[in-house]
Amino acid sequence: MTPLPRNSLAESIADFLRMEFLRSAAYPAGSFVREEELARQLKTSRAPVREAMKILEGEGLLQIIPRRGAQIRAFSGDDIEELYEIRFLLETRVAERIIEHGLMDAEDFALLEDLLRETLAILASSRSQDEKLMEFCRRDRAFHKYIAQKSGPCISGSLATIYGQLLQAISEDVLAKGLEAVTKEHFKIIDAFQRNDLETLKTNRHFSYFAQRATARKKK
Amino acid sequence: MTPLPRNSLAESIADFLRMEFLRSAAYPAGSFVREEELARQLKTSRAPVREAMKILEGEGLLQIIPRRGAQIRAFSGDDIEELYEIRFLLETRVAERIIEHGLMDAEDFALLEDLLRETLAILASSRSQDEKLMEFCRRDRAFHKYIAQKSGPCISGSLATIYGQLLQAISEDVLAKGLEAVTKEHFKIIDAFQRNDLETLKTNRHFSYFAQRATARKKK
DNA sequence: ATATCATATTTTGTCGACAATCCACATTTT
DNA sequence: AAAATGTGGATTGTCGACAAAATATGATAT
Repeated sequence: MTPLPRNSLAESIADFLRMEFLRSAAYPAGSFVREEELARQLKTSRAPVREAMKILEGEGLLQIIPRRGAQIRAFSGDDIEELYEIRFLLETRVAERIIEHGLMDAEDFALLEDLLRETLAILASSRSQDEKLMEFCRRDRAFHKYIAQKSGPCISGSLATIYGQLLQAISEDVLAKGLEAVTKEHFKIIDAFQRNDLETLKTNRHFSYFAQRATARKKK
Repeated sequence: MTPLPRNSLAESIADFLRMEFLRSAAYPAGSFVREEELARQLKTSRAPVREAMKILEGEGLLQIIPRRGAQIRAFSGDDIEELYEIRFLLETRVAERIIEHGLMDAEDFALLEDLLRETLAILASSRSQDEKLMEFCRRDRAFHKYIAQKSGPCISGSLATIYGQLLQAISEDVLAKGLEAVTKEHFKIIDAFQRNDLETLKTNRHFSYFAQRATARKKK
C-alpha cells in the first residue's frame, strides 16, 4: 500500500487560499495577500505561508512581485476567452486520443459516475457552504483530472492549471449557476465518451461549464 | 523608470537549478535535490532553497514528495511525444492568431532578429560553457515568449512551462546539436511570420528544435 | 498649496535552530 | 532464512527573530 502521504502545511494553506479566492469576499482579485496576517489567522508561521504562495504563483492564481507582495490575479474578459480557447484545444485532443485508442472502459465510466453521484450526495447533505464548495472543487478537479490522465500526464498537467485559472476567473458564475447543475452536466460527458461521440464532445463543448455568456459579460 | 525589481534569492536559485538540470552531470534525472547540501553549496539558508524548489515544481521540472524530498523529473519517450504534441497545438494557435490579426509588425521582426544576432554573438565570444548555456536559455526563452505574448498572456504561460519541460527532457539533444544551430533555425520562424506563411509554421514545424529522432531514441 | 525630503512603520527576505519524520541497518523472532 | 521490530542518523517541516526594503507619515521649503 502507498503510505498515503499527508500533505504539508503549505499544501493545506494553498488549498485554503484557493477556496478563499473563489469566495472572494475577503480576498478580491487584485488585492494583496499579507503573509503575517494570514499566518496569524491560520496560527502558523510565515514559512509555510510563503511556500503556499509560491505554489499558487506556479498555478497562475497569484502573482508575486519581489519585495512588494503577492497579488491575487485578476482575469480580464480577453483572458477568459483565451483560457476557454486553450481549454477547448487541449480537451479536444484529450477526447480524440481517448476515443481513437479506446483509452476508457466500462470500469472507468462506472468509477466516474460514482464520483459524480458522491459529489451530488455531498452537495445535498446539510453542510456549511464552505465545506460544500471545498468538496465540490476537490471532486470536480478529480473528475477532470481522471479523464485527462487517460490521455497523458503532461497534457493533464497543462489542463489542470487552466482549470484552476478558469475557476478563479469565473467563480461568481460557478457559484451563481449552482454546484449541483455543474455536476449534473458532467454526466453528459461520460455519456458522450461511452457512445464514442467525439462530435458532441467537441462542438457542444460539454466539457465546458458555461456558455459564452460568462465571458461576454466580463468584457469591457 | 521602473525600479527594475531584482529577483529574490529564491529566483536565482531556481535559475541555477534549471541550468544544472540541463547539464545534468551533478543532477541526473530521477535523483533528489538535498536542501541542506544545496544551501551549503550556494552559501544560503534552506528557506530560499525550498522556495526555489516550489517554483520548479510548479514548472513541472521537479516533483516534491512530502517529507521525502524533491526529485528531478524524468521524462519518458511517451512524455516527450506528448510535450511535442501540446507544443504543436498551442504554437499553431499562436501562429494562426498572429497572422490572422496581423499582431506582429516590422518593429517586432527587427527586435526579434536583433535578439537572435545578440545570442549568436554571445555564443561566438569566448566565455565559459556554463555562461553560454545560461545566456542561450535566457534568450531562447525570451524569443519564444515574445512571440507567444503577441497572441496572449495565458497561452504564453502554458507554452512557457511546456518549453521548460521539453528543454529539460531533451537537453542532451540540444547540447549535442549545438546552441548556434538552434538559434540559427529561429531566423526561419521570423521569415515565415513575415511572409504570413502559416503552412510552413504548421507543417514544417520550424518552431521545433528537432525532428522525431530525439523522441524515437528515448523510447524504450 | 504643492513638492521634496527625512523619518517611522509596515512588510517582505533570509537565517539558524528545533521538532517531526523517514530511511537504512542491525537485531530479534518465528 | 525470512519477516518483523527497533534504533540511529539523515532529511524535511516549522518556527521565531533579525535584516532589508518599501510604503506611509509628517515636516520643511518653495
